Amino acid sequence: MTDPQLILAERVQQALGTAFGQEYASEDPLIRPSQFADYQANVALSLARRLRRAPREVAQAVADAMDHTDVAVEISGPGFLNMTLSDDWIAAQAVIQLADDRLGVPQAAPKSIVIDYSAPNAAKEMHVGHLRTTIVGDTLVRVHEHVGHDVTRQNHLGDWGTPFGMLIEHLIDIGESEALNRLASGDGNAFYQEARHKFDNDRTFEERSRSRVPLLQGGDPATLRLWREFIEYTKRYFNHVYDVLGVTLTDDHIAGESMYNTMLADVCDELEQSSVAQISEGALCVFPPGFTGRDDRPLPLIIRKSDGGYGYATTDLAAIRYRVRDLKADRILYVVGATQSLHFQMVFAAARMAGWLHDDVSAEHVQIGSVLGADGKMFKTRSGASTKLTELLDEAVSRAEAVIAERGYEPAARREIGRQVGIGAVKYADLSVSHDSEYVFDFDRMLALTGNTGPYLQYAVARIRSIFRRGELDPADFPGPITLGEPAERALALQLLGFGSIVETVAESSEPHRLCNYLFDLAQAFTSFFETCPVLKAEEPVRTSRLALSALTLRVLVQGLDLLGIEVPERM
RNA sequence: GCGCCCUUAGCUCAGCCGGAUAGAGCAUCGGACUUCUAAUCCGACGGUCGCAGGUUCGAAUCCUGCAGGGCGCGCCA
Repeated sequence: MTDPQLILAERVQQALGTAFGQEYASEDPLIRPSQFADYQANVALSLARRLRRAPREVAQAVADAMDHTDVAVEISGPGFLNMTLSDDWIAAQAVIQLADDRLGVPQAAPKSIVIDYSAPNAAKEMHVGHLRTTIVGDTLVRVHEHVGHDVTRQNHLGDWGTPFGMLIEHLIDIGESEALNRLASGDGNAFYQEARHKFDNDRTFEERSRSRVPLLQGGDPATLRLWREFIEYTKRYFNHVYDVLGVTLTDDHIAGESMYNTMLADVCDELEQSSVAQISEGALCVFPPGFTGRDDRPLPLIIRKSDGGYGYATTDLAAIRYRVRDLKADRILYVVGATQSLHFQMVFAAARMAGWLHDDVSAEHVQIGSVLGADGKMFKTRSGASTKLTELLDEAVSRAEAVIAERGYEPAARREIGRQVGIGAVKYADLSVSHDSEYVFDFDRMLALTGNTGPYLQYAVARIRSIFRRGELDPADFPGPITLGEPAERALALQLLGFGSIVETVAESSEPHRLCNYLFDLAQAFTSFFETCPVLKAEEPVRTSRLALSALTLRVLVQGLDLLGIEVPERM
């Protein structure tokens, strides 16, 4: 672990113990980045009262007791401890990081982590909102796997329930092969709307649709065959989108609502027998304490409707039980829209009541903010006419291609770069804002190739690679030593050292945007270095040092972008 | 009515385990390519951190109230 913040924390804690007794050695030293030094410790201010001494006096005592090897400490303001690391120390740590396969990312004690994400609905269009849960979820998967956890992806496909009666009848009406072709080509939304229209306007069709539902749920072979076809072909479309996006989901990760169908009755029985659930107004309900609806009445989680059918609450409870009992989950992440907040709170509460979610398992709703239209209002499926996802991705790619059109690349190379940059831009746009903030859908913003964007990071990588290509050198041949002279070199090296703890933080907090911010800062630090510090033309030993620094930056950026699921072109 | 989320520069957003003059990108303006890719860099401009109290040596950050916006709240998923 190369993170200076941790080393300084240890140093300060040690000094606290020496100066004020061991009971203070575990005090949080409150290390923060500083504008007046590399880092500052604020602990003297918070401790002054308890010690009944002036803050500056406390700071002085800590400074005196501290190991000053490689770190200069000075007291400033009301009692800040400003700490500046020696260039030699930073350089040495960078060399250690460069020699580390993991680039300073700690290996965690492996946990079993289930991540539920993407979950498109087979009965509706896959829109930009699904894009976001898919991209954020996939990044969390990559980060947890990299940190060393055992990750199980669960694509909770919306592949079951009432709408399928209607959809199957429509499929029968227009002919199987015609219908299936349309579904596979991503025309599911129009298909759904046609079915819906008939359902609303054609009495006979409505009746047929309604009577089709029990056939499906009861396992009628002919109905099930059509349903399977329906799912099979929409899966092809989903897989196509995943493939274009470079998302790691495959058919192996599909665990849709239909999978839990056989468990629902048992889930209800268990809850009823343990008195967790009760009959209310004919429906079987769980009333988790602390949830009230209108009129202060207890809010029910309906797990069996009065007509005997099951809703998605039942499915989600079955899924929790399955994930804990069979998948042995220590932690379950639900990368799902923020609008489901209350639902998940209640489902988790019910699962705790049932004892399925016991104290050793955490279930977390990673709330994904709604995608808004240009008018600032939520996108509604019904409003239709929204751009098809594949067309949006195509546009991203062609815009990226247009930018490099005059750089003289071969057509094939240009297409490949355009693909990597265009898709990377879309993914980065989704990842770089906090996952729970609402998202105003904006083509221009999404596809912008300047500023805090994917292309900016990719460009930094391309420029590093260009150095090695021009020099006909292999980055792997430059393990150091590193010496730091210019401020830009020092700033770059210091930034590099923080990689491991950022990755760790993202895993703990489920916040990929922190990694984006870190990488953007790193890319900026490199670009400043690139502008002011010639590498190939530098005299030895500076040349070797700068090549090593470039090699390390290259690896951290590529690794970081890989964790975000973003590919990096050789040239741009 | 209840619950959750949000309100930071003209725009889009970070910062929110309390700490020194609140940051970035875009936009605007001014500079920098005979030198490793200018998709770049350097600088300037720009903010009552929704409002009002409270806790604290110190609040964008924690607590309470209010205003404005969004979402959800018994048989769709």
